[in-house]
Amino acid sequence: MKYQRVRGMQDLLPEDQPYWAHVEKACHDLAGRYGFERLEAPVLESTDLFVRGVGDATDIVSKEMYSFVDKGEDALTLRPEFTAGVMRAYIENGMGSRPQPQKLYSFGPIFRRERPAKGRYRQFYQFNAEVIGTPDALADLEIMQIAHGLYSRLGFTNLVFQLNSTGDPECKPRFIQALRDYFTPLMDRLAPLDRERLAKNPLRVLDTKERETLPLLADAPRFVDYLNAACAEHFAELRAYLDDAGIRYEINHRLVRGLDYYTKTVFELWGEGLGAQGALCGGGRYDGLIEALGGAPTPGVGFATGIERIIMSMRELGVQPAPLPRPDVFIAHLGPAAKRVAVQLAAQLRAEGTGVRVAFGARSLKAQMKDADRAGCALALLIGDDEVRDGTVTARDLAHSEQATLARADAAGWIRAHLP
RNA sequence: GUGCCUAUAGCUCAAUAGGCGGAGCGCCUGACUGUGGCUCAGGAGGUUGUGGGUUCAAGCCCCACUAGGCACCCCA
Repeated sequence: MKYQRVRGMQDLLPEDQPYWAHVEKACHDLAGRYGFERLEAPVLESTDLFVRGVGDATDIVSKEMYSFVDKGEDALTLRPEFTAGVMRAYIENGMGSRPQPQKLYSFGPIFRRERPAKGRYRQFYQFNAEVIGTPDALADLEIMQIAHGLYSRLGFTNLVFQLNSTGDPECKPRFIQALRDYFTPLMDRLAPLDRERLAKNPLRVLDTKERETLPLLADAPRFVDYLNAACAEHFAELRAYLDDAGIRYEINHRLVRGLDYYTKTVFELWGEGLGAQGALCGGGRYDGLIEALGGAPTPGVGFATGIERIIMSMRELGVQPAPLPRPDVFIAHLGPAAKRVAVQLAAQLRAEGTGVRVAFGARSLKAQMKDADRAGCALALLIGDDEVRDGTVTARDLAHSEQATLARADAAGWIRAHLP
């Protein structure tokens, strides 16, 4: 085959669309219900925005970005996540002067140049929601609520968030130091990979999968014990809200997230049928991000969920989306004169709002009826020499195998009466 | 980016020990000259992912590349 999909990209075929339409609609509906407004930033941003916003030590920035230099001038990158671009838009459009907080959501493609696997694509879609401009733990709750609401609406049960707090610039360094102090004497019992992590990014040792390291984690310092008063209070407040809302969560002391900008709240939720890529959604608070990007000090909290992973999980769990609307009426014709009448009748019915499919070519009536059936049309109109001569149409109800010949002007009324 | 596995018709898969590539579904046509679903019959559709190599002979063995899957890394 000469041309094939670019690695890690996928075609969304007609049979996939009911799932997409269903999930997308749920996202828009829910966002609206919570008072989120849509903001769509461009797919392309300056490379530097992500380097600063996401962090140059992160995997996303250090090895997963689609970056290029445009005509030898601008260093550009296909967005590897939503938040940095949304924050840029918030700052650039002066949205800090609008009523705070701003509740914004986005839906669109994200690009990461990773090795593809089940549930992992190089172009994938995310639904993203952010509450910008308030430190209130209620904002954290709403972000988790909208995620929870989305999944339960889509048919997921047994939803349990993994929750942790990663402190702020004041207490986070103290915790990292405590981790170093704990693991350094145990260095020779750590897996080689974790020795590297301890040096480069000690938090990462916490979510290791290395067998040798796992037993050492039991007595490792826990972030919750190192939170300062403000962070501890925020965390307690959020937990109280979650309890009141009946949203289930587990405190996961090993949950640390990959992006540099997280402060205080971090959470994830896991799905079924995703292979090793279990995360259905992830999010957290990022109180220092906007300032780091050149805006006024502004707190924020948000989450993102992967649409492909939702759909994969839905399929795994046997959740069926509603079928997409299809044309109700099929028009079959026999002979050139009849075909011209059919085209006119189709135009007229479509103008009135009826979905109509007209047979192409000049095939046998049998073949045309077969097409009508396979297209899922409930009703068929037949026009042949007799109907052209008499100004009539033969109308057939495919589901009930009943038909009648009527004046062409009565076709619309007959259709209305026979639609399922 | 690393390791392992895989690649045959549009789809799901067969092909004994290297020896003329098949089936089911789907598609087209007919049985039924103006009537769908069910049934029956016939037909189209392949450079066996791509490029090399070994051999009298390669879908099958060897190498590279491409793509997918699984596990890492990490994440949605």
